[in-house]
Amino acid sequence: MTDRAGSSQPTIRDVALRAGVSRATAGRALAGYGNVGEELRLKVENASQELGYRPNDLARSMRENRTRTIGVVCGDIENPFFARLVRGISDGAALRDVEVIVTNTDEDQLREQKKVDVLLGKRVDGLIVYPARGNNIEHFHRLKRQGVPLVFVDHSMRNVPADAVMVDGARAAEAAVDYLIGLGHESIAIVSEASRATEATFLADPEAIHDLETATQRQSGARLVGYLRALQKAGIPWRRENILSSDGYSAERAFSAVTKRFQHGAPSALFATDNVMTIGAFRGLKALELAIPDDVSLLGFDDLEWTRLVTPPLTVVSQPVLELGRMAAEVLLDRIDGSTDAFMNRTLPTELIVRGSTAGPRRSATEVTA
Amino acid sequence: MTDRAGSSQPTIRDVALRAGVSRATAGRALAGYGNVGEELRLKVENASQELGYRPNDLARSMRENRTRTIGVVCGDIENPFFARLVRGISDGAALRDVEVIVTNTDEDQLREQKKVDVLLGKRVDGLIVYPARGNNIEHFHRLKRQGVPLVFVDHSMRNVPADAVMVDGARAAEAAVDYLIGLGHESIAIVSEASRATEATFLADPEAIHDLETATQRQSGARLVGYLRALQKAGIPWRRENILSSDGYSAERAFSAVTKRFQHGAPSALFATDNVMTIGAFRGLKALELAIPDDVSLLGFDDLEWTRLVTPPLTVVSQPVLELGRMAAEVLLDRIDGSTDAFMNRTLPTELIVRGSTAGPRRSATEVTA
DNA sequence: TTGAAAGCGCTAACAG
DNA sequence: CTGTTAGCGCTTTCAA
Repeated sequence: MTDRAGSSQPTIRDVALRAGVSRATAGRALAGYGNVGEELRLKVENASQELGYRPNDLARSMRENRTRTIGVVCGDIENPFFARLVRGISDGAALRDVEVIVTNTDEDQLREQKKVDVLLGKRVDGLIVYPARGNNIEHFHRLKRQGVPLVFVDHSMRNVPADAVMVDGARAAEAAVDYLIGLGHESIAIVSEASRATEATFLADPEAIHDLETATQRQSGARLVGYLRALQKAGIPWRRENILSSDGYSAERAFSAVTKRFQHGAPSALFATDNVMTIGAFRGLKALELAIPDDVSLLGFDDLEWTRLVTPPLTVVSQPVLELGRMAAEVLLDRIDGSTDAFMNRTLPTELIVRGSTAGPRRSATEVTA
Repeated sequence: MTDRAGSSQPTIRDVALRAGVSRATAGRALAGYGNVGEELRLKVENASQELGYRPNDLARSMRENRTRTIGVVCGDIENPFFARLVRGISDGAALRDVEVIVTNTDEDQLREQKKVDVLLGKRVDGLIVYPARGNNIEHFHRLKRQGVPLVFVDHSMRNVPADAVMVDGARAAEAAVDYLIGLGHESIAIVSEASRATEATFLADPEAIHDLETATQRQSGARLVGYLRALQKAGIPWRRENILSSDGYSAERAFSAVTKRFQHGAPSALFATDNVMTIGAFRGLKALELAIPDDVSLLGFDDLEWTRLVTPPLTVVSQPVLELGRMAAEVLLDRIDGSTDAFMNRTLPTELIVRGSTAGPRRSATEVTA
């Protein structure tokens, strides 16, 4: 036995030795490039089998300057939105024999920068990033400078030229609120994660809706814009107290915002702008012992299974999350393979799924401001 | 400018050139090994900054024979159980500066083998595997032979010496069913993913509960055993029609199994053995328009948020899933760092969380077998 | 303290 | 068709 120490994995050298050929021949036989005589090829294959040889992708990657691995920087894999997104990305990558390294930022931009760095060190072939809130884009520019393809998902980043795959949040929200208005609602509250900053911008100059829209690429902002647009179209004045900001991203915060709101009168409908906000809003209404949709309608976001399990089942905006992930992977891999098309925002359609949590307002919107 | 072509990422050579030192010195200065004069060190650091240099981990990995990356082979990251598990693993790995490659098997052993191979090719430092159903363990043995640490999670694999981190499913199920029996239930159905094979083994020799327990390491099997144990203790004979097998892993299948069961009389309580089965069971009861817990009690598995959102909120067995993941990572990283302790099954405690979906049977279990 | 050179495992260019 | 050799970027002897 001329095999090496045992604990380590066999290399092509070991295979070559055992087959009695040169490393080059062994390589050719196994990786299938160049020509090898049938006899030797067989010998090599046997040796490889016997040793349980697997080519070392590190070495290969180093030569070929590609790792067949992409990095995903998401908020929190535990959030069903990201879980599904990552599944989509995984599937898209698997189709092209590419693996996926997943990292979480918990929506913190500092962590995001670090993760991007780490993945760069690992020489991933490209990155799919759900960008955290923040203004720092230096790390993205570094990526571009070094020629590492980058695809944003769910929303894009101002001033970073890159592809993006997302949903038209403004349009989705607008359609949702249109629907509520069509039902007869006039006092509609939005529960969103929009930051204080976005909110402030808007409150300072409410007429500048369109500007606001371009100012923020975030879904929370876009969805707020859609909400406002729908109201505006219908000639319903927006009201400050109907813009509920969770001010921090958690169902708990959304819950607080909702229950607090109802201490000062009651909107007849609630529109929640993502799955976490929807949980908070739903729990809020339950805690207040309000009947859905009799006392208040609830329109949620993301067609997760639980929204069909609760009573009543929720009317929601459904996003094609798996598809979002798959497409992000596809776009990224095309870039990696050298596509030079102009950068593009790909927008996937959402769908309003009407179930039991929305109905016309029962009382004629008697809002009492205590 | 002596920098290289631009599109590629800078190497230590580029840094060295720009700083006017040798590659070795640049390396020493940056990675902090060996000694470098203060002056040169500064020069090198500047050059590195200017170029946006990141050491190439592939090269480093090749030298050091470790990648600081582990592989996770899970069923389906979209399943909240796995999403949370992977989050736990990620957190555990992050604590020790290790990244995670995630792959899905969809519970298919062929895919599992392939994924293990791929990860081996990438030279991950170790693997955390949620083993798919099946008897093939060759790929695991190959891992062991090549000295790649392996930790099983959620259940272990017979005949594969390796660490495992899991929950005592039999005990958890036993406690759950104990509780139902304590409430006065006598006709308790279990909704599980236990395979036809397990079921057959058991049905062929129902007395061999203990053998069955050791025969299968799967949670579904273990939970079935716990269920049977509880019945036995209480002197309640098990009944074939109360063992509902989803025969395929999906909420849809569980749903069918449940609704079919109620065509031939009605058990007074249902025990579902994981989160997917719980969804199917819950939907089944709703479709049958049975009142929970008045007509039938439901005891689910996994304390996911939705179980608190539905009406009534579900009594569940809660598993420390995040902790499971964290510990799996820890155990694996200890192995990677050379721990030579005997292999061990670590068992984390579950907790029965009583909420509104369980109560004593209303009618005195008048089961009518049509 | 610094530099030169070898080597991790692979592939590719070049000889034979 | 097969073998020799060089080199991917890094770390680590070994000399100077």
